[in-house]
Amino acid sequence: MKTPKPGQPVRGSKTGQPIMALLDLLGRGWAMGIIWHLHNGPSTFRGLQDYCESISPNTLNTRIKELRDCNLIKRTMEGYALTEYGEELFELLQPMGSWARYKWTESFKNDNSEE
Amino acid sequence: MKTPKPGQPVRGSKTGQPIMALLDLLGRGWAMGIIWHLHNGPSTFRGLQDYCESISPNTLNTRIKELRDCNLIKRTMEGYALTEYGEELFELLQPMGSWARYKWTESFKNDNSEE
DNA sequence: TAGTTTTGCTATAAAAATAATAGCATTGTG
DNA sequence: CACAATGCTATTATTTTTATAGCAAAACTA
Repeated sequence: MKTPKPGQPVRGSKTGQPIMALLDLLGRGWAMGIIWHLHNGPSTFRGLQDYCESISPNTLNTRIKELRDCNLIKRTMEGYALTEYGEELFELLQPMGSWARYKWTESFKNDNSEE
Repeated sequence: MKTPKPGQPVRGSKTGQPIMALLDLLGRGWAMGIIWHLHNGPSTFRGLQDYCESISPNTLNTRIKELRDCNLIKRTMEGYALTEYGEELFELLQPMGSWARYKWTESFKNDNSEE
């Protein structure tokens, strides 16, 4: 799949509106998970693989390439790590953590369709 | 694919950590795009289809089911619309719009690998 | 009230993405 | 030098997603 970048056609926007490029990028399997994990510090390829539990090396590799091409992660001597842009994006993602935990979860209470 | 809910096994977390369930849910094609679009007001099935440009009705339909099961969107007489939880989530997503536009896009300047 | 649209969606088949698994070349270590 | 860890590639099987057609029900319209 083509790496979505602002200004170029992406899913949801033929003109490549930046937000649409970003949503396209982050809307791919594991992309946000990788960013989330890397905030805890650099991680090796295999470290990421373990973290993601069921990701295949192919997918991890393409995801890494995309995120690198989009300036969100980079290689360091300690493994893959967030770039300054990646850190900024994480800051925007972070609030979703407590929202999910404290608010969203509540919405499932007295919800019988547990399956 | 099974709808990811907090407390149940999801991609990235066997115990169903809420944030992981959320990232799993939002990390599926078009999920965030649908939420983003619905913030402009209710939209019909076909309206969403047009907005997403290249989504197939099958995918749109499963995505809608998932988002409804997760209490983020609902059906109204004017079409599909965000729930109060959906609105809350949108508020968290919104800052990504300007970040993408004003900061992320900058990171691509003097980047010759335009392809 | 008999057409015509619009809407929400299903069916089917093809294409694309992802997973599962094995394994290899390189680097570092004892 | 043996040995383990790392960053992948290759291959095949599964799962998702697209693409396209089309239908039944509801909502106009003449």
